[in-house]
Amino acid sequence: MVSIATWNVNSLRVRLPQVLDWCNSTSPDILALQEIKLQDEQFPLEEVQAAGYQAVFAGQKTYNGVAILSREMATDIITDLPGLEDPQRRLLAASIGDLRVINVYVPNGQAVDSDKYHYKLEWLARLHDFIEQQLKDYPRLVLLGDFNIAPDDRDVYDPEAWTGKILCSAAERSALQALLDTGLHDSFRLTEQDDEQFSWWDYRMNGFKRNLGLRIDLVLTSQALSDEHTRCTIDREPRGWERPSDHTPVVTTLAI
DNA sequence: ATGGTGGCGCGGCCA
Repeated sequence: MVSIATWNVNSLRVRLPQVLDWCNSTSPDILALQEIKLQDEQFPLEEVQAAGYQAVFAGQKTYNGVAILSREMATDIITDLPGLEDPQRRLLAASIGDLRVINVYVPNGQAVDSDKYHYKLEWLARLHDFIEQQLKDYPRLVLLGDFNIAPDDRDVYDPEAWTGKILCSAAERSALQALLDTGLHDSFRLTEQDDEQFSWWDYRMNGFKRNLGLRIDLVLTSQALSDEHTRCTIDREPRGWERPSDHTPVVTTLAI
């Protein structure tokens, strides 16, 4: 069995003890992190290695930043989307064993029709083209991370209130569908799931306690990996810890 | 309609 997880940690500096605890108890084979919010020189490599993981990262000061922790060493790393001149560190592609792992922190988009929204849609278009290319070379591909898109009304605590809003707009959902149409599956939906399962809750208004969440952290698997799918679990526990990230980990397990 | 909370870093941006 191979387990592959994603977690937007909202500052790895703050959340490192939680990441190490969680790795210790859950022992994922691969963990994609987003919003590490630190530069490469600041990456806590020794602590991660002491916990039994290798790490690759594309860091940035204050904002963004992505990393992949893995039991096996990652190779063939890409940190930039072809066709997009962008200093923001939001992508990290790497080969681990016979898997191609593509970790993304999709732009939030702020508000529909804002500059950041158009940047988000452009970023997603470039990601689409990149995934299409990567699938040709790497059929055993997993695309995972913080997509900042709730795929469906089922993935939103109050779909009516969120209709057409950022994270739920038609253009964002179409962009996600275009990604899926390259030949990927939302692994969470490959098996029966309980209702009202979310991966992100706003810090404000007691969002977590009231389960006012969205499912925006996704693990998308290519056909070859979907055929080996066993389960996809949202682990709510870290969201309930002291000083949590606003996101909680999502874990997909493959029978390989 | 606004603001509410958190991280970074020390004012204001981003989510």
